[in-house]
Amino acid sequence: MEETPAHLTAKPSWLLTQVAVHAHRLASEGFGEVGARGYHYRILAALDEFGVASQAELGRRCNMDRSDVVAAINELAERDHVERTPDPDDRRRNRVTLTAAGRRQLRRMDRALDRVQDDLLEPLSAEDRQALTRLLTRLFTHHQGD
Amino acid sequence: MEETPAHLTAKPSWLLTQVAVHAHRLASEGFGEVGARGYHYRILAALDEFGVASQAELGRRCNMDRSDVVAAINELAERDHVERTPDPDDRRRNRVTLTAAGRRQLRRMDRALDRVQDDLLEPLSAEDRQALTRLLTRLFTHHQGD
DNA sequence: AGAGATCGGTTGGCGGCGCCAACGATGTAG
DNA sequence: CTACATCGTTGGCGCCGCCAACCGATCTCT
Repeated sequence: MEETPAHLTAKPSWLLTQVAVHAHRLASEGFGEVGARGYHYRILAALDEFGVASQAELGRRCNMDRSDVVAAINELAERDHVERTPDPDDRRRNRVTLTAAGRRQLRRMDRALDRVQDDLLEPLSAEDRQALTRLLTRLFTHHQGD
Repeated sequence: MEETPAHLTAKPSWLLTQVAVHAHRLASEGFGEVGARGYHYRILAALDEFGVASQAELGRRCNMDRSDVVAAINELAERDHVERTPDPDDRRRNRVTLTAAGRRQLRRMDRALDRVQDDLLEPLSAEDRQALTRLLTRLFTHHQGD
């Protein structure tokens, strides 16, 4: 394997994005096995955790654009993982509900994702994994809301 | 700002990809200011560091698909940042050369990228930055060549 | 020397993700 | 009542990663 330029490997942003690419590849494989993708997981997780929500709210929680929420919910509704009904209290909104099948799918995706963590972090000790998570969390929360 | 599901924030792969998204956004802004994108930087950096190379070699070094190398080099050649000439020793290959203008462009992108690191890692102390880089490097090298 | 595998460049296409502009319907504040 | 904001939806764009196919050149094996 040819060497990677030090110009690149010296930049944290490069390391970050490259490792993220790998994480994304692993996650996509796991999700693909159950016929889903990342956007579906985010929405199912948000619904499971906070209950019924409007699409706009889901977008804000999951860091997704409104238009992408529409597409994802179309796909989830097609598979009966989610139900979309008009909100009687505010006729602009849709009420999005998690179904039993959706909850089962979420469980499946969660298990797949747990395997991904193990694969991804394999070379790190438990303390190192914790340290990494701590550092990333600091960066994540700091840059929330840009 | 609505809360993000703990399902997500608990997974290192999620934190990683989200922070990477932010890093990517910052880098894109910086690159955009000089009319370039990530693929251009990778190739210029590889040429600067290892000298003349074939497109296939650049692809291997920079973790890029051969077809994407073609497109990036088309764009770089258009801007005279790179020169593409047939290799007399192996008529399948192209010899890709960094021009003076290309080297200047690389300098500009390097400066932009340095500012990105500062912005991205702002909440971390010098030791924390070092620790993060060390951990990411371990993950990066471990997953090299999948 | 010749047949077959491999390599390099090119074209064309696809999917995931992030994002933006615009529209119409609805809601809210003045 | 008017102005403004919000919500869902449609349609489009860019970046990045990747794949299949093709053709010419090169290498390998016999």
